[in-house]
Amino acid sequence: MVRAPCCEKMGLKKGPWTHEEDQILISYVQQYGHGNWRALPKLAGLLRCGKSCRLRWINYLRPDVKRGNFSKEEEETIIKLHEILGNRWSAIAARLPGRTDNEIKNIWHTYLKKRLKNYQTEPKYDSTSSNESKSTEFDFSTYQGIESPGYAPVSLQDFSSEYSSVTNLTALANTMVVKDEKLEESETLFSRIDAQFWSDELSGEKSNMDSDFLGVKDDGLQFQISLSTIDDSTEFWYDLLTRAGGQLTELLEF
DNA sequence: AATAAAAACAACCGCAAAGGC
DNA sequence: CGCCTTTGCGGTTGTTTTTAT
Repeated sequence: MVRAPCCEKMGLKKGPWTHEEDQILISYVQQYGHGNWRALPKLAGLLRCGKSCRLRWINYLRPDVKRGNFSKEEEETIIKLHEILGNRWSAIAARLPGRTDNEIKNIWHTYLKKRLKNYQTEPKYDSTSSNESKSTEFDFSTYQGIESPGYAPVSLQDFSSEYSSVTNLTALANTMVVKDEKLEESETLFSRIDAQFWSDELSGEKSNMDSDFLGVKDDGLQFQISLSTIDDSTEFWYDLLTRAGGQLTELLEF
């Protein structure tokens, strides 16, 4: 037996919101807030389910929602964050003030995915060189402090020195290992990076993206990072990961 | 100008996580 | 601890708008 949709079975309205409904929702939330979405429509006098009200508010009516076209910078940021975070739209949206996960998801499916596909058919780095130059090997010589493929120690500062826009990137543990193994699960590296830089599960402090924060990984290692902007750090990791070309499996501190 | 196709956008649905009791 | 409710997320679908023929 197929379960009837929640709204229909209650005789609630579905589909596009009218201006009147918007006004009712806005004035109600402004006056009373939205403590309980399920109860809200009844209290506000809307023939909608709470889920629908929440979505309408989050994606459209919220005062801090930025409407209009995405800037080039925003598009680039989405592409790079998607490379790192995958389809975690809310996580991506959290790094783009005023943009919603739904909006980002839409623009990804309708535009950026195609753009990226075209982009990937061309050499990603050094467009002046031949097509064969896009190696799948990780070029260890690219980074200072890496002596050879394998277990080559390299400091985070060494990584960041190539990126002047990344300010004060300091690892308290000071040393990293780049482990050279075949990439079995592409998510392995990304999840580690994510855990270090993006996850709220860090036991350290991360008040906002402009501030220093101190992270403590589950193995007890501490590290301190100062990010000038989200774009800078994204650029840094995006570049590093892309250059890894599928060969870099782990980034470990020790 | 009409209409079909494609693109863009808004909204819905199911599921899982979180929170309260 | 387990159950129930609520919330949030991501996938998907439906509707509207734009573009091409």
